[in-house]
Amino acid sequence: MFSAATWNVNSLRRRLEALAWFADEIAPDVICLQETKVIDGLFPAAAIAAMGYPHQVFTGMKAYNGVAIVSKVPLINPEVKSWCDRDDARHIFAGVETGTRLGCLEVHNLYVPAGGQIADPLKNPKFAHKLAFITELTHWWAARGAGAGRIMAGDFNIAPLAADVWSHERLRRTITHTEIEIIHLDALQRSARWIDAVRLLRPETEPLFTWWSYRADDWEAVNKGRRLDHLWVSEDLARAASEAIIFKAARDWQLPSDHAPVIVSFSV
DNA sequence: ATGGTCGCTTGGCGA
Repeated sequence: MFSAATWNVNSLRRRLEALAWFADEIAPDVICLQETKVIDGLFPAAAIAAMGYPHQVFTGMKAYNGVAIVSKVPLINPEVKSWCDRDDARHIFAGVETGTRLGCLEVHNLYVPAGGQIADPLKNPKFAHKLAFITELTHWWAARGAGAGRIMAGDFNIAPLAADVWSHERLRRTITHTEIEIIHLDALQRSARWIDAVRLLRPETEPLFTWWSYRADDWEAVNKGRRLDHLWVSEDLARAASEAIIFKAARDWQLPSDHAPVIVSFSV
């Protein structure tokens, strides 16, 4: 088995203990982390190496955003991408030497802008930025074309399917579930023939959430969640994908992130 | 329509 995970930790330093628990309980081979909220000079490299993840690539900034890939197996040729002319630490990718028949994978880790509150790009620059970010990324992937051995994971901040939100009717005008966002995400998915590994392995009608607001009194009982975190794969990896887990238990740990990790396993 | 809670940083923004 080879496994890959994505987790928006909402501050890596605040979530170090939780990451250690995750490393103990699930131990994915490679983990994509978003919202690390730490500058590179303060990245907790030694602590994460001690969890079994000595291979690390990251790009961070003060207080906001930040993405990292940490791995049990070697990472090569890391690159940081900037979209919409902003160096805001939302996209990093690297080669992952799996040491299996899967070979060296290209793993992309994304933190798509959340987009603010008002679902109108003319009135809300944050929403315009979100759509432009996805459009630029789509053009880049279309130019690169479809390929093998690829993973694109992260907090995409869009829940595309009706079963990706607690109420399709109540949220269809709410950012993360608007039609225009879903159209943008669909275009991104088509740009390089990405396959949503989680929905490949689960029925499209099964409610699946990866995020629950901090503001709910009892997040699990109320269960007003959304599936914002995704792990997409190229067709060859889709054929090898064997299991998808949303690790809800992490949402109940002490000092939880508001996002749960998503893990996909591949037969090797 | 509003507020509810976090994290970073110490006032207020972003989510």
